[in-house]
Amino acid sequence: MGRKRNDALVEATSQAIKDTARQLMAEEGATGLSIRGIAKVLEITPPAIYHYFPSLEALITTLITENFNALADALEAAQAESSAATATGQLFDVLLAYRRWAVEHPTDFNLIYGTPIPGYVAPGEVTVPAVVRTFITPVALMEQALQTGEIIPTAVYATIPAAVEARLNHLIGQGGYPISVMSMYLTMTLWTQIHGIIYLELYHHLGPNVDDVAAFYQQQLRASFSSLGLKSGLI
Amino acid sequence: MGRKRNDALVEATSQAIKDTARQLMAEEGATGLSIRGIAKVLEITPPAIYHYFPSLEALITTLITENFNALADALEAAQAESSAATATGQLFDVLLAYRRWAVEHPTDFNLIYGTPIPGYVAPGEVTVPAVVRTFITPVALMEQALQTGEIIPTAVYATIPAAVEARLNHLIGQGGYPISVMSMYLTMTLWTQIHGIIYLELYHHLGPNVDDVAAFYQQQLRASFSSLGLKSGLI
DNA sequence: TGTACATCAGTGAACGCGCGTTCACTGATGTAC
DNA sequence: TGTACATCAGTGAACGCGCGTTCACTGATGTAC
Repeated sequence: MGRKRNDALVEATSQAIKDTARQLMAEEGATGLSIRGIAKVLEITPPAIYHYFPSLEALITTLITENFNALADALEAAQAESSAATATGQLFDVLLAYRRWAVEHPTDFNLIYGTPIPGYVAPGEVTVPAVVRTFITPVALMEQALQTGEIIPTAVYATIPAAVEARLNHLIGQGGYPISVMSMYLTMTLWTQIHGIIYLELYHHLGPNVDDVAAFYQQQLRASFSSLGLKSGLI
Repeated sequence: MGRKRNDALVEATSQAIKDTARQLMAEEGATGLSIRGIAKVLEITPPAIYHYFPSLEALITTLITENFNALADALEAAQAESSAATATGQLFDVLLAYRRWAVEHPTDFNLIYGTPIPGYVAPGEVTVPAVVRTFITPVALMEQALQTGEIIPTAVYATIPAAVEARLNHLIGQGGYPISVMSMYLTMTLWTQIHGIIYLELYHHLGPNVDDVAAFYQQQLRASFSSLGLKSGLI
């Protein structure tokens, strides 16, 4: 008895709300996002949005989760499409894709890695699994590179600071993946180094100094690999 | 005729406004800053603030300039106080101070290097000279390290991407300092690498993974120096 | 020492604006009989 | 095929809030004579 929910329509409107939210964040920054702003663009009254999301916070959480997953998808796709024969070659392509995704989706990257939105706290149980996904691809490739001997850790990286090693071991235990501490540690190293360039580029501090950021990034990445202990001539 | 301006009082109130602004930004994020918020804390009416700053934008610009200068001061102090005998040793201490300043003044760092505030555009003629100051100390030390042969660029860094080199040469020409492209390039490399760690730490993405960020930072810094071409045993 | 008065720091009210969220509601829709 | 009606998507008004900025103003201050 009575009307059924039109799931397709609900899905479509829900998507329209998220799309508009992303568009507004691109124009005005993460803080520029508002229920009323979205409503105005969609030519709908603000309360209507509460049929799709219980609050502004819930909408933001959804966007964050989707962004982490989109980044993880991009990394997986990069590995799948990589023409490299070696694990390090594939890892190189994956990390190029990491920056590319950030540059092509600056607002989305900013939402997940940028200045926290005041008053908003991400619920860990929802977002953490999505974050983990973005790590799996590079860590697995690093593990492979260590096993095949493509990378043999240099002296500077051979010993991991005690507190750091303990923490990484704890994380590995939680994840349940058969990953060595060393591959976790080396991936974390690459991860921090690429974020330096990506953050500075996105916030307009690097481009003016370096002009061709893509070229700079590639060279820095090569240097990072080599400094970790990559056998020469592999990339 | 008439009353004279009480400069000391104006200066004191002006300082109180800036202090309160920083405090509010620390509590609510850069977007949480407001004229009315400051007025409330100082138990003053909002219009009173317009006696000291012509607009909210002007206040922000002042804070940004002061932050860059504070960072530059911290770096100069670190060099002055460094007990290291070599240029690379001093540079190491300066870069430790860089992170320390960021960690001790997260809000101030965020204001100058974080997500741009929507709608606010920094006037270059005021802020650029302050930014340049933060570069001078490390670049000069790198130049020295190259001249003394403490650092001899490794193969990966020996050739600078064409577009990057052109841009750096342009910057050197503008600055008027007798600096080689290579020292500019290597400093830029260190600069991006330390920012990766600093950004991630400040936005709470690194601590949970690495626990002892200070130790991680030190080791990464050593590795970076070594990868640039530091003669062994110098740090 | 006394007094007029220009100037200063700051007030109080108002402007028009946007915000998240609540509430009682309406009209279209599509199902069940 | 026709009709009653439960449910759905969405409306319109209102709540209390905070914002930057403007304006005409006041009362204290300290200088000049």
